[in-house]
Amino acid sequence: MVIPAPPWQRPTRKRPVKPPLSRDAIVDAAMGILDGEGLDAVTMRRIAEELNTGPASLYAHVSNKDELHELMYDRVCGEMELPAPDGTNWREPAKQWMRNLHATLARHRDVARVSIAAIPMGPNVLRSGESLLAILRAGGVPDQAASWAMDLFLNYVTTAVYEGSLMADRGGWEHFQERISELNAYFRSLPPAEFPNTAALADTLTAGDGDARFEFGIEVIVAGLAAYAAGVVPPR
Amino acid sequence: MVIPAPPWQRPTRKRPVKPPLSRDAIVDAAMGILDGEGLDAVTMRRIAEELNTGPASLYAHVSNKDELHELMYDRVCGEMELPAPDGTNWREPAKQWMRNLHATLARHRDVARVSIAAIPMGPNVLRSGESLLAILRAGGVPDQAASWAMDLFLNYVTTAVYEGSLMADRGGWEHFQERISELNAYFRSLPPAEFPNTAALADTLTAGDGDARFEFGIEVIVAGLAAYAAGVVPPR
DNA sequence: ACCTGAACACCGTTCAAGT
DNA sequence: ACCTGAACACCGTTCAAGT
Repeated sequence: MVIPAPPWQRPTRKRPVKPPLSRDAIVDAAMGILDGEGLDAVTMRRIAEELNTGPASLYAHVSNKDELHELMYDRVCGEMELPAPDGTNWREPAKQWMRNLHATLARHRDVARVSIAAIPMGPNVLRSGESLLAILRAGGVPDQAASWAMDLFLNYVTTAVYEGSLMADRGGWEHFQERISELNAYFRSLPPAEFPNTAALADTLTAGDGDARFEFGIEVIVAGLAAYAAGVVPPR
Repeated sequence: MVIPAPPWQRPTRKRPVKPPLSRDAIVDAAMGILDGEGLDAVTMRRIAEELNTGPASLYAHVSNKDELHELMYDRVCGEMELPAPDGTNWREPAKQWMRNLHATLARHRDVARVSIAAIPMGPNVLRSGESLLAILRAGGVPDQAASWAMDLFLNYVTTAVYEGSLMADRGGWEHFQERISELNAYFRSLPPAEFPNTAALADTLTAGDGDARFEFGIEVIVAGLAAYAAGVVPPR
């Protein structure tokens, strides 16, 4: 006696009106919304709409919205170029690692926020971290310093990209310029008795675009790590 | 002829059942919810409930939720102790500034998130910034470096506190310890061909509590700023 | 196994109406 | 001027029911 397959396993001739749902298809749709409208627009309901279903259908492939955000973040990290370690000079590839991560995240609006609100651990995130550890260790940075430096590097790049994306979102370049000069005027206008330094440094406080500020930060962090690793500052 | 005052200006004998609404009262209620349940619980509706009104009533005193969050952040910054500048040694007060800001923010759950998502500019935030500029300039740090360093310091402290608050929220200390050892095991279990460094550094990657990691970061940043200011790294 | 509609328990904000 | 109720246009997630 032959038991017939249940109806959902029987092949159907009717060609499907919609492509089948899958984790990848969901992340695809989510990435499209992210790049077009930013992370806040990536809601379960919006993704479902994009895929011509109801939001409940997504939960068969993704356990919740946070997990979906982390899947998106990992996909983005897969786009990062990983600098080769250099035994004679770890500073340059270390800085390049930060620049590459920055550029990759910046291409996708405010995804950076995902890694601020959680600690993503997808395969591409791990590969990226492995690459940084290889760069630092090849240069002789001690293991504990290299390990904690990874956190420091990630935090710095991530928040820098995120702040940049906030600026980019709220109006274009001219709007940004305007905000900066308003801020400058505001600093100048502060009572000099209480805020002598803020008022005096109005120009330097508002100087530099995102890139100049980012480069300052990576110089400081890499120089500091070099000093720390060389034992100028005693580890505790 | 005497024009009578409009009814809402006429004194009333009926003692009010509820205290009158005000910006301060709203921020008070919001702070209570923040300290008890975290920033996500601070919603307009929840605050209104606490004050025995409807959410619409709040909008007479506060323009929106983001502004309210910034008012809260500024109030918290008012609790920060500001280290005195020292002309002979800026490193120590600079580090102490970071520790003090860290401690202050950490006392209030995940408020730190407010200053990640926006750039608060309330009076107490400005006073705190002024204090850091005074410390750095007294030590001879050049103006541009001091200005950009303020951003760097703020970013570092803020994200450190926020990550700490995420850890603290998701279960207590034993739960945290457990997560750490799971992470350690996970790093060890990674395929050594692809993840040699991550696997080898499992112990150092998961070593150190929040304080040790925080201290590492401030040492690196301050050492780096010193190197930068001394011209070891050429400014661009 | 996979998908669905409907519901639950929330949001921030607006707006006409009341005092 | 200040406060209110009701509504608008959303959320994430669950759950019983369908195929």
